[in-house]
Amino acid sequence: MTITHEAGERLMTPGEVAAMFRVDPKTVTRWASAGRIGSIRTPGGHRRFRESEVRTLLDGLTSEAHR
Amino acid sequence: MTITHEAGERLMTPGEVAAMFRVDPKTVTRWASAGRIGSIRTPGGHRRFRESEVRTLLDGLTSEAHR
DNA sequence: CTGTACTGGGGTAATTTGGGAG
DNA sequence: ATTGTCCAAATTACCCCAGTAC
Repeated sequence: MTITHEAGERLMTPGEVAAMFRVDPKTVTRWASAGRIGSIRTPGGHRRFRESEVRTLLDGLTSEAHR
Repeated sequence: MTITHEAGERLMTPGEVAAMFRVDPKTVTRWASAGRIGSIRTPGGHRRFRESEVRTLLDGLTSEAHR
């Protein structure tokens, strides 16, 4: 069957992710730059985030453990 | 792996490519015009994109996991 | 040939990017 | 150390309508 790779993921824009976390889009950009959240870029250089990963991160916030 | 011409290459419409990158179909058209992505024109002038190239693009532009 | 959906081109807002400073 | 804001430039999104795809 088909290898569900990146291609099958729903992607989100920086603004959408920012709205979910209630932070500034710039902050999301920094998370991406720091490698805290995976991101893929359009040929034009804009970032897109995987919806599944965003949700995972949001889940992780609930039972946070402050390493 | 080079710029080979595969006979059984599956082609994608601008709308399909746009959905994968989470962008507007017009944006994909701009990428083609700018030469950022290879495109093939139908006799009617509509663009078609190679699926292999699109996936390679998605894969290659997947930058994350830094630390 | 008819009909629906999608695409191409142009033009104009909105979003995103990157750096710098608070 | 993390975040929010300011700036200029680039990329992208949405509007129109005629033509193509099937």
